[in-house]
Amino acid sequence: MDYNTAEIESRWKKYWSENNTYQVSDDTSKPKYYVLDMFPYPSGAGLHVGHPLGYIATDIFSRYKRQSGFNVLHPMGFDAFGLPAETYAIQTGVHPAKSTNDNIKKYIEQLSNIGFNYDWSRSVKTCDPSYYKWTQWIFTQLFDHYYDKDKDKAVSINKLIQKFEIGGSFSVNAAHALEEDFSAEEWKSFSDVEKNEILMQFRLAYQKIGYVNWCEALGTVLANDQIKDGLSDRGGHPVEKRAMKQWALRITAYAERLLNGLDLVDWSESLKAMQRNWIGRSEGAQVFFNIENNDKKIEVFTTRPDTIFGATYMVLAPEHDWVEELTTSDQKDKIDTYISYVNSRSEIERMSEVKEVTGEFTGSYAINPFTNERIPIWIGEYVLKDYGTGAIMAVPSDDDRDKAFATKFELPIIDVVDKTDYPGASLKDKVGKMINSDFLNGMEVKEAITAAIKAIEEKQLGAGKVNFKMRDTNFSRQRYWGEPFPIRYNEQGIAEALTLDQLPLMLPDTDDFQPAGGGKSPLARNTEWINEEAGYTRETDTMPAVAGSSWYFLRYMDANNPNELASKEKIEYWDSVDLYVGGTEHAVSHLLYSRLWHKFLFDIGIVSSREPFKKLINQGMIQGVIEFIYLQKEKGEGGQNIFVSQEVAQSNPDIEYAMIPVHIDFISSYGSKDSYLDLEGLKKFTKWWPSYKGAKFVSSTATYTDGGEDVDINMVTKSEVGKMSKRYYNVVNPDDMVEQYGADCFRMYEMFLGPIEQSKPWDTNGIDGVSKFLRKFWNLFVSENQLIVEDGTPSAEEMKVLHSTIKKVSEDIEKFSFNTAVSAFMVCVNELRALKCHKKLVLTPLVKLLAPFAPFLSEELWNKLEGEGSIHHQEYPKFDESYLKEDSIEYPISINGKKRASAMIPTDATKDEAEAIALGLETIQKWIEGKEIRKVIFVPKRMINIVV
RNA sequence: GCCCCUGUGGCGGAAUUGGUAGACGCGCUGGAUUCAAAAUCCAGUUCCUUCGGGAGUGGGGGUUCGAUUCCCCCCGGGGGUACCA
Repeated sequence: MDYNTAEIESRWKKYWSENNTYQVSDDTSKPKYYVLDMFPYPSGAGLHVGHPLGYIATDIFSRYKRQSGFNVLHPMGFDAFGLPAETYAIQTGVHPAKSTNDNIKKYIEQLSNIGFNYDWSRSVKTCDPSYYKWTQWIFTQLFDHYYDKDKDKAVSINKLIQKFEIGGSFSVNAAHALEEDFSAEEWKSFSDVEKNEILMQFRLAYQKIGYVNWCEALGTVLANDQIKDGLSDRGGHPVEKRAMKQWALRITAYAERLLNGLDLVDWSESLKAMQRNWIGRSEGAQVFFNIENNDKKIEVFTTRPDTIFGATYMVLAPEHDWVEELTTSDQKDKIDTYISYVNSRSEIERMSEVKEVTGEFTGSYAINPFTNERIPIWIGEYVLKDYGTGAIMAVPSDDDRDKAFATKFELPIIDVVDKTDYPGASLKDKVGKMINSDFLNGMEVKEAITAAIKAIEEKQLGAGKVNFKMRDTNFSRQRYWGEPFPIRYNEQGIAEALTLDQLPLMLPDTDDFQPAGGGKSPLARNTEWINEEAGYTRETDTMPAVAGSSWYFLRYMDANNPNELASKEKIEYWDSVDLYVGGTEHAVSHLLYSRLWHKFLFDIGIVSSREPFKKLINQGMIQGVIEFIYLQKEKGEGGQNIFVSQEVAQSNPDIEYAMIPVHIDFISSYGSKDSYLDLEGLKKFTKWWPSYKGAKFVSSTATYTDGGEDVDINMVTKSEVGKMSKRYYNVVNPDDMVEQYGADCFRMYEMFLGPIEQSKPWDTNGIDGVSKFLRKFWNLFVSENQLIVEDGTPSAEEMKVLHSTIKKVSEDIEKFSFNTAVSAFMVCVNELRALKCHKKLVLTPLVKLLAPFAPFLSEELWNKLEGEGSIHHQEYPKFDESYLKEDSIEYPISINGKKRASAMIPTDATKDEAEAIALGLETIQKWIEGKEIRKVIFVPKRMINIVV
């Protein structure tokens, strides 16, 4: 009866699965609790030790909640559509469905090895037709709804058509992109194609021609967050802007609700800040400027309407629609030259040369509506086409960029804000007194903003307006491995949504995953599929991965329902996610889209909660240490590769080196600052990477040539903390850890590493401590193959140890402080060992207490104690305050805040009694000798401080 | 630049509403056991010290009887975001 992890784990894994120990019922008599992990993308590399960090935390928490009497839903599934599987298919010919399913199998096995309590009967995978049927259905609903601003919710598009028939577009207050209004009569006169185009400007899922980030190498459109520094995040390929017809979701219609909803949820401030930042609400005014000799009016958005008297020129984005019209004949050449210059510049250049000011004068003038001065209209790169209206009123006295522009092109500058009362304030700070501004003069900026908006509205020049930074991001991907859009086009090219009985629209099978060219997905070549029904063609783009992950948490509630995305009753019961744990990498896209879909499903009556995730914890990343060796760029004689150790490289700063990542298995003292490759490591390295055969290795003390004579050499490597990734050969696999130490140890060690939110590099330095703890725990029950648990009444001291542990552990779980909970278990075991306590009445509650942390060990011990059923259905112990009471407490006694002595003082002592004991102490007497006691502070159960 | 987080022994990290700084673990030192090693057990481990004590939670200042905790300024590390009008 030794503590044999492998044997115990395989036994109970089998038992749990055969007895459906973790199957969740929809037992509505119990209070529900929904604990969710962000489901993983099943990548070919498998799980690494970083993934389980959050999963272990939710596993502990869900087990704790179940034992505490809740009906707990804790499911797991797979975000199974996505680019990596398709890239892999192009490279190897293996169908994404096959590689994805293989990977999922591997993931499930790895997850089960760690002992997670998922109910696999509720699992989902986004690439399963029975799942994406509902992803497609939600999309059709988005397509069939528009956003009614009066009702502040999504409303059926049929209602919109009725309104158009009665009052044209004038009768509608909706989120839209319509350019010109129309009457009821005009509506009736429009052709079907025209009507459809207008409705597209209102639908929540709609098509638009937009500039997209096209990546030729990947053959697809990328989202903004898939691009880093102008290159694709994956692969680092160049990305260009290209005009394409794309599906988009009108997320901007929900901007205000997405922003306000953040006040309802218990998320970290930093995460909320990220979403607020992304939504980017700013208050200001929309103002129309008349153009000289033209009927058009330029619309601008400004957050500083107070500075309008200082607006001495205007700037349009170079891509603004009116640039051509506003350019006068004598400026045409210059404008054309400038525009072609702008077009020639890559995204990277534009971003890296932000400081440089460029622009050109169109030749036209606008009129400042407050000063009635003619002001020149320029175009300039610093004004962006897709923010605001793509045009600005420039106030060079109060904006850094306008100022730089005006200075360079010698445009007039009028000071309108006097900041002499605010010495440290920068130009953009909204403080100061208005000057040179007529009726605003003398007002403080904040006051002036309100007054200016009022004046703008009275003069009918515009209105106060709220602007959002957030854009409607596009929803089309030119890929195979995604959900097909449930859309078909009729002979006139009008898009129609498929009806529920036509869903799911299956992704056709193929063995050719190459993009079709011309920005089309591989589906575009499948003519049979495209033209499935006479007179109709199918949409060939597919949805982005974010589609399937936007609502998966609802499907878990009723995962196998063929008739609905989930039944009404089950959605009512499970309501929304009580606890959601996942990484920050999804802070914006996934969490924002999920919230959007949820709010939309709320509007159409599918869900009844306003926010999908009540509490959210961002687990930190477990990073890897990347070990590099320096390769001299210049090769030696005969093309010999020369590697040098860290100190040699650092003492030769003139020589250029390439950093070659080394597999961490070859490294000695891995993870420490002075990790190195010894002779054996070097031999493994050259064997593993044959192109470095015969290489020379130089350290500060020795030189070794591969294949030559053995030398005593230590090559110090460069260690960097970074991502754990296949590419850096630094992936640590949880399977190895589980095999070596056992799943319980692995779980508790990951929790013991530190706070769950914190990122930290993986190291196994402390794992022995946890392993020792588990063995000590086991030895409280078992010794020399005998169960040594005794009957008998525990002493007061033993009960105190038990109950203080129950208290500490429960409180720590409630506040997600798992590292301190593990530490409390260690303290407890140390104390019980010191007391030589083996009493059943102490140990039985302790097994239940440990069960969420170490499910295998505790199940085994529960079985040995002849407990009934599974430990994981036993009630969690509750602490009893009466065992924690003490007659007297050791008080620290300080003189002037500095601790000088301590004394046992009865718990119920009054201030005077305590003071008398403290002052009577010999050590204290010595300190206060010859000094006057000014004051004595007594904090019950805490401390005594004597002020002299 | 702006926003958010963060800074405590050799290391990972503890410290309720401000109340004994360094819990717990690793590592290290000494000892026991052993032919020896591993494992295990016991003791010690913030730094300085003339052994009285002194200093100490990134640095400087402040509030307080008392500050890792609250306030102000500065420095370092991490993340997000950006010609956003």
